[in-house]
Amino acid sequence: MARPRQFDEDLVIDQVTRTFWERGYANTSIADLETATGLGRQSLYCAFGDKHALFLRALERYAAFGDQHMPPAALNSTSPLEHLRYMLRATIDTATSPDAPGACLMVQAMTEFGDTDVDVHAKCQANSRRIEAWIGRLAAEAEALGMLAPGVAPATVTTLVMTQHFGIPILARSGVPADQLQSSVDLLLKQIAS
Amino acid sequence: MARPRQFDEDLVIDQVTRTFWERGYANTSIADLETATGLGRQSLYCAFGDKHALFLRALERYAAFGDQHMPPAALNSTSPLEHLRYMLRATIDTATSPDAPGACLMVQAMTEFGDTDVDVHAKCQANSRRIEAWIGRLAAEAEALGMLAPGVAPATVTTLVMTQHFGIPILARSGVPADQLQSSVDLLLKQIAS
DNA sequence: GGGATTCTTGACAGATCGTTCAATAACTGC
DNA sequence: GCAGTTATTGAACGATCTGTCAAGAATCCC
Repeated sequence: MARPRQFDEDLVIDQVTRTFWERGYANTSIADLETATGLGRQSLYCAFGDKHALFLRALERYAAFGDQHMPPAALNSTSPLEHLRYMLRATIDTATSPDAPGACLMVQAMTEFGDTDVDVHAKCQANSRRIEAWIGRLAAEAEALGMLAPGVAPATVTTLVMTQHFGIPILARSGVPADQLQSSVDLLLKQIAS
Repeated sequence: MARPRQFDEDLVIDQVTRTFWERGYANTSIADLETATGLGRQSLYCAFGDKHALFLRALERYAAFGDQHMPPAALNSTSPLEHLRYMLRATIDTATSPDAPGACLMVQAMTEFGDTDVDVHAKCQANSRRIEAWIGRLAAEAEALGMLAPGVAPATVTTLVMTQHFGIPILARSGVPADQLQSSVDLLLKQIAS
């Protein structure tokens, strides 16, 4: 054994994530990460690897943060549609929070990298698929419980809710107030319910 | 008078716009713009100014490109809701086109710059407000014609359609196929109509 | 055709960025 | 307390980027 680290890895990754979230990948320099974390260059490189690896860690951290708003849905508990409302409310809250760093780190990563970077692309795809699966399960439950209006397919509901989830941060960023976003979510859920 | 330009300004701006659209602002170097346009550095600087000014021109060009899918809506012509369907179809087509450079240049600019750059911010805001006004007018017309379901407010419809417009390119980028997006748009319009 | 003006070409300066190297400091296990 | 190992610090290197400078080429007006 030898000299132990003088910092908390998780805390540092939080700060790194927030910095990337604020400024994007290309606009974040190592110097920015130094000031954000209070660490020296070499400490970052030794502990996490290069900038690219650090960004992948940030994506993982961000995905985990989002997952906490998507608790495992259980039949016989809350209504599936209320689960969706809860998640979209969390999306609105995060997006319109006054100290929200930016839009959505995943959206930012997707627009900044596209599919040029295979690692980033895989992480973003995995995130989308996980959200899609979570929403899809709730939509299927809602149908099974007879809570969807006639002619409303669960798969289509899934796509609609996903569009809300990914579109809301953009609208918030362009100045649409939180209550207006909430009203639209409420209307959508009301119109697809039986 | 003196030596005239040996290139078409509009064509060059098109190529510049596409390059920024593909790679984002920070990831596009002047060298990339040189190869994309076939022009030399100095020609670009002399004709358009610096990189920042070039990006603003690209945003203007992109906004004009989007506007052509939002023809002035006239009462007594096509149904307002069909106008909205047409616009969202254009959004889907652009987003899922195999040679689509990326998501949406405006979304990219919003996520990359946030509100740090006042010029870019203003252009993105103006774009959002213009789209919002266009959709809002159609929603109001739809209500005036009694085409909205009871309890469906035009302002809320506007927000919903905007979320679709800005969210669809993200979903397309994350692999959701065009027909699935189209189904969700059709469902949404069906559920808000009377 | 000559002169003035502008476009174009190539090269370069100033700055910044990501990454690495060498040296110092700090801690553990014996 | 000592040796070994690891974190930390500071400086430096190579590459890249934006913006500019000076020289050459091409065109229009008279």
